[in-house]
Amino acid sequence: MRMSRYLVPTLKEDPADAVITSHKLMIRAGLIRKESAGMYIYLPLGLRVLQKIITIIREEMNKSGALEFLMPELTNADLWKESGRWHTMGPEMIRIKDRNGLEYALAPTHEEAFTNAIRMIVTSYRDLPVNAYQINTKFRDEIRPRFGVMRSKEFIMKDAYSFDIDEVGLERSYQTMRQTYRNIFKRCGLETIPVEADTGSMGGSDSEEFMVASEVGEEVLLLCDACGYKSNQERATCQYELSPQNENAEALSIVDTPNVRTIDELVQFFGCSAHKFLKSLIYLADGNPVMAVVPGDRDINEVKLKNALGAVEVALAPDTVVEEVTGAPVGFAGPILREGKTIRIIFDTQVKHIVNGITGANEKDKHYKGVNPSRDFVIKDEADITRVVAGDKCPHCGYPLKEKKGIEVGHIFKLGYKYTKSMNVTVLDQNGKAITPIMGCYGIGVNRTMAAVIEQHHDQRGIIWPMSVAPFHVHCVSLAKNEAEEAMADEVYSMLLKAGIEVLYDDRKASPGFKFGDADLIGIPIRITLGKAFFGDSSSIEVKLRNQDEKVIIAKDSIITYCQNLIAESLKTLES
RNA sequence: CGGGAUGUAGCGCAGUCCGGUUAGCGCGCUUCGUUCGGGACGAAGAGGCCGGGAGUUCAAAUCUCCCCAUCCCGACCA
Repeated sequence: MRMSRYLVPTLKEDPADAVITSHKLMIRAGLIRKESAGMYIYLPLGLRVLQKIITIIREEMNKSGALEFLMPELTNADLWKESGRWHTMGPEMIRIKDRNGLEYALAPTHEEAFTNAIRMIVTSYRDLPVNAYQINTKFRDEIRPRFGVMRSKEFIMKDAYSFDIDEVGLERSYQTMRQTYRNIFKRCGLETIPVEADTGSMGGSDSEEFMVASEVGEEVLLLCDACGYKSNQERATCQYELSPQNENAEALSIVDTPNVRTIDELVQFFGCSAHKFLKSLIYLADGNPVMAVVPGDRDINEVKLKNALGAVEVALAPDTVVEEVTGAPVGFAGPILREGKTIRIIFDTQVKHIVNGITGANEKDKHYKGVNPSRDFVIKDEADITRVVAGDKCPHCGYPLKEKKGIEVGHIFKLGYKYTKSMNVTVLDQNGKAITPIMGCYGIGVNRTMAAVIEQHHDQRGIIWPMSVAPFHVHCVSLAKNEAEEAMADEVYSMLLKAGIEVLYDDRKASPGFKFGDADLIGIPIRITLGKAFFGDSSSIEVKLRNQDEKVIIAKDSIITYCQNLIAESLKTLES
């Protein structure tokens, strides 16, 4: 492609509204432009990268035996009502009506659509297993679109749904995808950390997320250097035992604690350590008030809490609700309820070990001390609901865990029967008996993968594309000063084209520094320069790799094979 | 949803507090000339309903009110 005929609007300055590197570089290198918040235009150069990633995904998915579909974006409300998600998806799902008042959703995900498709087509156990996928747009009305294409309202996802006759089959499909995902990200030049994960609103059991370590990641990972345990914080567990407390149980008593509310203030006031307190928070779980109680030195993990309660959504209750259910202002809640008050209470599994604890008395400016579980209140509901943080002990080996931030680029998990049951999918087994298939679900954020590659591969000057996803393989910079030299450069460009090499040819009338600057910014892996030496004797062509400083001189007759070898070698490295 | 910040030429910004000729600067863009292996120089140009609306005033980019958009932070306190 001749740059003089292409549109690559590079910028010297960072755009004012970009804060993370990949976002800045994508705009500066002329890959994307913002259309409005959370919506981006892919320019020709950016689209090529997106298509390279899509091709890798498609090749690897096909290799795994998955079948490509294309589903409607406009999905009938009836499908969502059948699964029950029309009501549970919330405002994240964009809903619209047609002229007749029929309701639709712009698909935020396609479980229902694929389940329905398979239900229409598949009738026998002989048709299974099937892993059906598509590479298509998703719409999500995000609370806050952020960081360019990293979190946007409209994005491209590869989503796959496997259907098996039983759990053994599902395990096989799941493992195939585990390997396929590793292959895909490796080929994209991405180093990912697979972690244990929560299954989220899709529902399900086994689950693995593919994370790209990055300071700008929105997920927190907990990693064990000793045994290799890796988990999303949402799901992470740890060895946490309150040390045995050899104390005799004291009598329960009430203490005046004027304006002492937070754990820090309580620690000051009582002069004892934080784990003595029974931190009691009031949540609304799907609208119903629930009290969650954890040791004072721990925070609550709302995802674990939500799962333990079997709720769709949990959020801290507003002050008015707290006052209503506890009978006291915020800051004085505790599991020893006042006469006449009832509320569901869920305890962290460590709470029962607290001896002579302290907790709110459900009365303004009063706390209980000498609190002893079982004696002073009954523990009915119990679950691990605390948040694991750096320094906590690995659940497997006890070694201190460390924290890292990560960008989630892919997620695979076992869905189970949630959709096949609610949507009534059956096939006949060998005995002619109807059985319900079991599902798995596998997603990759394509645009986010592109941004993550840049986060992982750049320097001060710009992007450094891995060969596999680079918009072009070779960037040919011509420094021709007259028509004769232009003709010589054109000839090299034609040679490269004829050899089938993807080449971006900078034939613009601009200064060398300007062209080199653009080449570094755009980040195509191989740069060949046609300069003084070449125009002098026509045999020496300078070759420089974007990820190295050294330059080599190659004779014109061997430039094709030289480039072809470089390309083949680096593609091979990424595939192995 | 709450808090904060910002909207002035394609991009990055100054000017706004303290109202007053024709609204500036850098980059980019157009034309000509010279340069040209690390973002060249000169000359001449084009390009603005100062986010929108309503008000105050002789006079508004500038003051007041309302709206809209964009970006950041928080959705963590018992």
